Amino acid sequence: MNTSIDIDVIAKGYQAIADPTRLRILRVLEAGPHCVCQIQTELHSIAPNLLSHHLRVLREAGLVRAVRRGRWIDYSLDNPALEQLRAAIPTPGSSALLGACEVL
Amino acid sequence: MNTSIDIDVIAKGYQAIADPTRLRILRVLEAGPHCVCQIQTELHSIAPNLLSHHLRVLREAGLVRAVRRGRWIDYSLDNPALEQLRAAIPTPGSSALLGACEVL
DNA sequence: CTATTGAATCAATGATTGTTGAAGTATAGA
DNA sequence: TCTATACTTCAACAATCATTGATTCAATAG
Repeated sequence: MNTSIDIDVIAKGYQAIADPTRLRILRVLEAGPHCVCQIQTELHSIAPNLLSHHLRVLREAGLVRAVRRGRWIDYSLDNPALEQLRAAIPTPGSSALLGACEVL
Repeated sequence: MNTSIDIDVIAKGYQAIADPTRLRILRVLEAGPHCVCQIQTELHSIAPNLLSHHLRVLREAGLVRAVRRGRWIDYSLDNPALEQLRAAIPTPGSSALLGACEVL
């Protein structure tokens, strides 16, 4: 269930959201799809190429989707991927190894 | 509520769990407190100093707590901190700016 | 006190990553 | 076609990070 491959993918996901700029991008997208220029406006003067870089990181981690609409490209959240990240954050008692450990 | 300082702290938290080794450590701790040598056994031959380094990262991010017990040091999860990270993962509709945006 | 065990720290390395500036692609309008 | 707009990609730099080996610290046992 919790394979090693799983862990690598999940870690990549956390790495993608482990950046203030990218977190701000995601929070903008919480309100719905936005094109890049709208995101840029919300982020208050970030360089277009830098924004594009961060969007690519989020895209390659599968956390956002991009759809071209004329001259613009709309970005939106990928809920299943984000939900998976939320579910993968460790919680006491959620282990699959319960009963096999002697702590003390 | 969602200040810039907030975002930096949250980002640090995600950065701490954005590593396969540290995710494995946290999953070991899901079953309850473990001393470093127990964690080392579970992680299958990780260098002690490297393990110590990763534990420090988790400790400084506030995700785990360390308590000395004789010669051993027990590590355990810090639930509130992890819960905060879980709650901070973006979800559509959770924005505080609803109603102010025109998308499309 | 000395030796041993459990764990942290220090210094140095190679690899990633965030950021920047310049150049490149794609769509739309004149 | 020519120009402007909306984004992306490329190349290069500085900063950060994971890993390693050696040293150091803390607590117990003899």
